Parts: sequence; C-alpha cells; structure tokens
Amino acid sequence: MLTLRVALPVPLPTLFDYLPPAVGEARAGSRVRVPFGKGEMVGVVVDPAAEAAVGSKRLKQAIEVLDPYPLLDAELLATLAWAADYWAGAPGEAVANALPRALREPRALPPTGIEVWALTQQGRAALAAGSRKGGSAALLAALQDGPRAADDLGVALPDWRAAARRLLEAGLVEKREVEDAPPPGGAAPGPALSDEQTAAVAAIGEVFDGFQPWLLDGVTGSGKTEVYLALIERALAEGRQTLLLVPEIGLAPQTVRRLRDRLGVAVEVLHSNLAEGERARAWLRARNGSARVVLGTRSAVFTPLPHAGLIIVDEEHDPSYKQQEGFRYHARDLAVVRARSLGVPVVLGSATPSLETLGNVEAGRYRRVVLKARPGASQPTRVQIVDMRAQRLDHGLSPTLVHAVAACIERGEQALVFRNRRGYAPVLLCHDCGWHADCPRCERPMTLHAGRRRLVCHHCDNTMHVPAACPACGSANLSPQGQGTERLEEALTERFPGVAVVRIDRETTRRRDAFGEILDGLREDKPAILVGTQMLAKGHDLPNLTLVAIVGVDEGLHSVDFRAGERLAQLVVQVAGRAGRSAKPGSVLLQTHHPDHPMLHALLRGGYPAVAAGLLEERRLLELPPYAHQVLLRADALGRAEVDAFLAEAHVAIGAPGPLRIAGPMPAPMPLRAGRHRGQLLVEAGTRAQLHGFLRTWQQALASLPSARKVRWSLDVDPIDLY
DNA sequence: AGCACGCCGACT
DNA sequence: GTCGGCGTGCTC
Repeated sequence: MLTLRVALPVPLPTLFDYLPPAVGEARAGSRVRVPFGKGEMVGVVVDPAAEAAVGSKRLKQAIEVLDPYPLLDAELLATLAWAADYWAGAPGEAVANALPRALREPRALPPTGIEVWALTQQGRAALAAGSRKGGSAALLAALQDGPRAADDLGVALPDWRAAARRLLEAGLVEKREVEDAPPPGGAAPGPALSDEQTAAVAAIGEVFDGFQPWLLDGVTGSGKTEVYLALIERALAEGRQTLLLVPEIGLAPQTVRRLRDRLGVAVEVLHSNLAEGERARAWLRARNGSARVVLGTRSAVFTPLPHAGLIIVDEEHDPSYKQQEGFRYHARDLAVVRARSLGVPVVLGSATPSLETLGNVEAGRYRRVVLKARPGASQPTRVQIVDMRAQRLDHGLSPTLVHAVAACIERGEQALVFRNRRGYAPVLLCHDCGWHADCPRCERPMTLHAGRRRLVCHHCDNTMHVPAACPACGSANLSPQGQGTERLEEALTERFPGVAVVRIDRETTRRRDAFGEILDGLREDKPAILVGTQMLAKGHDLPNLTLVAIVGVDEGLHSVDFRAGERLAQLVVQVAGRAGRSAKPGSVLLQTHHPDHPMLHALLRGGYPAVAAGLLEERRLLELPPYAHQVLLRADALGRAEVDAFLAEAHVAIGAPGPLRIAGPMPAPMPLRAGRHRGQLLVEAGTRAQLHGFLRTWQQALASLPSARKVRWSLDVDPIDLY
C-alpha cells in the first residue's frame, strides 16, 4: 500500500507512514498535520509514495496538507537525510532544524510580502515645503528617492516608527506590502581591490558554475570581506543567490549595513534571536527565490536556495558552527555538502583556518587562495613574549606590560588587555588551612565576582554568598587567587587614573545593545584601556587600538584536549589581529610562565601557518583528526554507578574492535557537572567508512540496552571538544 | 521527546 | 481510603 512517509520532530531513528489526507495533494517537502500518539504534530512529507513499513491497520490518515507548494525541495530533503545519517541524528529532528520555528506550527504560511513605506502626494509637498521637523523631516527625506523597506529604514533611522505613525495619520506617507524589496539606495562602490584580492576573485571565479570548495586564507585585515563582496556581486549579476554564514557573535548590525550599502540589494538576515515571524518570512523569501543574499548563523545553512550561486562560510574555524545539542551537525561541513549537491562554489574564509580545512587542502579536496598583505596597514604587527617568571607581578600584570600600556596611552592610543576569564578571581583560598571555595555540584573552584559580591560557578551558574570567614578553620584570612577581567579592570583603573578603562565581557554586555554602544564609544579614538574576554577576539575594527596585551594563556598550553593548541593559536592570532588595523603600527605582548614553549616560538617565528603546519604534523603522527575519525559517546546521570554500568555495556556492544580504536570508558574532563556524573567512550577509525559502518548498528544496540534508560546519553560524530 | 499506563508511599 | 512517585513502552 502506498503511503506518505513523514518526518516528525521526535528523537527517533524512524520516519512515519500515513494514508494520504482526504483533500489536497501532499508532495515531497510539503508540511502535513498528522495524528501522532494521543495528539497531533506537524511533519514534512519526505516521500509521497512509499511502500508502507507497517501493517495497514496501524496506519492513520494525515489530517491536512498545510502548504500550497512544497517548502523543502529535493536537494534539501536529500541533504537533510544525508546529514541525519552522517551525524547519527534522528531524521525528523534534522528536518525540524531546517524549518524556522514559526513554520513548525500547524498554521498556513505567512504572507512573504515586505513592508515598504513611501511618500504620498501630500508627503512630497510637505517635503518640498520643509514643513516638518525632527524625526518626521528625517523620514520624509529618507523616502524622497522612492519607497524603502521597513528593515532598511530601521538600519538607517533607528527611531523612525514614531515618525511613521505621525506621518501616516497626517496622510503624508503610506505603508505597502510588496513581493520584492526595493533596492536600499543603490550599490555604493567599494575600494579598488588589491592585486591579491583581484587574483583571489579571479581564481574562484574561474569555476563559478560548478562545485569547488575554496579556503580563503587571509590574515586579519587583508580584506577577505571585499573578496566576498566581489564574488556576491558576480552571483547577483548572474541572477543567483548567495548564502553567507557567519559565527554567532559576528552578526553585528554593522555587517548587515555594510552588505546592504555595498550590494544595493536587500539582504535577508536569519539569526537566532530574530522574531520568529520575521525569520519565517525571510526564509520563505529565500525559498521562493526573491531573497538574493541570505546572511545568517549556523542554522541558516538549511535555507532553501532554488537559484543558488555561491556559499560563503566566514571565520570557518569558529566552533559556534557546530551545534552541540540535539541534532549535532556542523554547519561548515554541511555547507560544503550542500554546495556539492547544488553544484556551486563554496568559500571557507579565515585568518586561522581549522586543521580540518587545512587537511582538506593538503589532500587536494579544497583549493586555497591566500591573502598576505594588509592593504591599510603600514607595518606588520610586532609580537613579543614577556617572561612572567623573572618579574614582580602586580595583580598579574608584569612591569613590562604596564609600561607598554602607559606608553600606548601617552601616544594617545588605545590598548587591549585580553584575559579569557570573567569575574574577579578564579579561586578564593584560605591562607591558613588551604581550603578553597568549590562548587558542590561540580567540585571545581568557584569564581569570585566582586561587583555582584558572590561566588559563581562558571560551569553550572550556581551562586553562593562570599563567606566572611573560612568555613573549615574560621580564619578571616581568605584571599582571591589569580585574575579575572574584573580584577584587571580594577588594577588598571587604579594604575591609570584619568584614563577610561572599559571592561567587555558577558557581565558588562548583558544588555542587548551594550556591546555595540561600548564599541561605538571607542571609535571616537580617545585613549582608553579595554579589558576583555573572548568576545573581543572577533573582527571589530578599532582604528586607534595599537597594543594588545594577552594575559594568561598558560592554561591552553597544557590542556588534555588535543585541540587546545589549535584553539589557543587561533585565539592569540585573532586577538592580536585587533592591533594596528589602520595606518598605525600595532604590537602584541604575550605574557606567560612558559616563554620556551615550542608553540609560542612557532607562533613568533612563523605565525599561524607555522603553528598549524606543526600541529597538523603532530596530528598525523598521533593519528588524530583530521587523519582519523571519531565518535564520542557521552553519558551522564545523578549516580556514578549508572554511568559506569551503561558505558561498560556500550563497550561490550562494540564487539570485536576490528579496525576501530577504543579509548575508555573514562570520566569526562569534568567528571561532575551541575550535580550529574559524566563519563564517555571514544571510538576512532582511520576512515569515515569504517566509522560509519559500525556506527548504525552500535547506535541501535545502545538504544536497546536496559542500562541506557537510567542515563542521559548521546553520540557525537566528529566531536570538536571532549567536554 | 511526550504521554500514557502501572503499581507502591504520605496525606485531605 | 486517594494523590502521585517515576519505571517502561509506544508513537505510522
């Protein structure tokens, strides 16, 4: 019997078959409302004519077809099926991930029209007469060259809505819905491309109508964005769509503005905290082809692209491309798979390419174009290592570092002190008995936050009062050990009175627009000291920032995680890239207890390429990714015994290891987190085929283990950290 | 994942 | 005498 095969948003390895609905035609890729268990669900038809997999009396009938046309095309359905298989996910969850949340509800499609505002006859007259003032006048002026899209106005005039309401009542402007967004003011010409940029565009353009992955390997400030823009213009000229993926924090309004201004077309933005209705509309405009350029974070890799021409993944090394919960896909890798099935080029851009991507270049699967020059910068950035052992430290700051900051401020420039630790101090220690404040749920030291007057666990967000005396011996001699950004801010404020010291971390940027406001303030170029974490590593352009001081990278030099070295090198290079982006020369200080560490030396002598080459060679010798393929089984439960029992049975279920290498069962790097005991089992193989050949049967075996019901467990294919 | 059904403790 | 704890079984 022929049935509809439907993907439902449940974490099960199966698809579900239904009798066709009484009315309407359910095609592959259409959403259907179906009965499921006691209730109803929205699913997506993946096969409209499947041979029923269960007896006909178990089949139920689909209730209705929700869409007049299929939402997911054959290419996307095939890619989703591939992805579910590759990352050992549930097919229904893969499909659910591809749909914006609003489209997972049992409702008809929202209209895809774009809200556009235009002047009326009276509006033109009022503009000519200059009879309006303030925000109203600004809005009239903004509309004088023709209708504009609401979100385009939002970028140009943040507070335009109030003026729009007044002018609408007065009959001076009108609101319309149109299918195609009017161009936001025409394309602005960009700077002339450098020889290198021109060569990169030409190389990638050579094979523009077929699949070819590229690594665009360009040092910070070398102008990768200009290369992207030239390629997007080329796709636009051919009437084709571009998908541009950026890491989570990279999606600043300024990026959107720059793209719109330069390309002269509407840029659809798809990111996670966009209002769900808007997200669905943008997604549908991509689906029906009216969106020409789609900019988004990880999940935008699932955008339908009926007229695809180009896919770009910016900062391809960024770990935020890997989804770490539920369906654990990697958007960068999926972008390459989609590009192959769409038959388009895919450009992976980074100043610090991942070793996986470098491995693919080495293997000849990806081609590489390199940008070495920094067009605007007069001199290369100087990197210097500061040996902390030989110096007297003041709140973790060496005299060398303090002098360099002082000199920088005296020149009227800005300095960045980077420390990848929030809070005041990572440990609160009793000097008399050695007790220190640990999180009871994670058994790790709690971080002292002086401003909040609390101890905070950075692993589970548990908070506690700061004890007045040592709970173990009663001594009042409790002292904060080590430095967080808060303490550095305090020390630098004290040391540099009269100089603006600005801290940038999760605490100070909690408010929605805080980050942008702080950065805008710094663009005024007054001397200032920035203190901050990871967040500062991303490509924010501060022209007057000339000194970057990196405090405390030593943790990364001795980590158990084999990716720690790669991560650290990327972080150092990305942070260092903040210095000297304009004509002024930049310098970088790296403060460490291990000045002789080989990786730091390689970084100093040969920069990221040298470090990456060394790390890649090490990975080859040790048979680690990208020269081996891994799957990590994680489990956690309230009791240690349940975790151990499950992992032991999981180990037995592998059977004869054959070509597989097995590590564990072993405790996770954090054996206790948020009160749950955690363990893992790592399986490695020399080839993907070996790994995947075993994976499916293992997964089924795991699901049927009785001990699996007593733990939370998950499989992570190509894990990016062993957490 | 939800959501049922299904047998054993502290309560109006 | 019940409300409800979460073990286990199923969803086309």
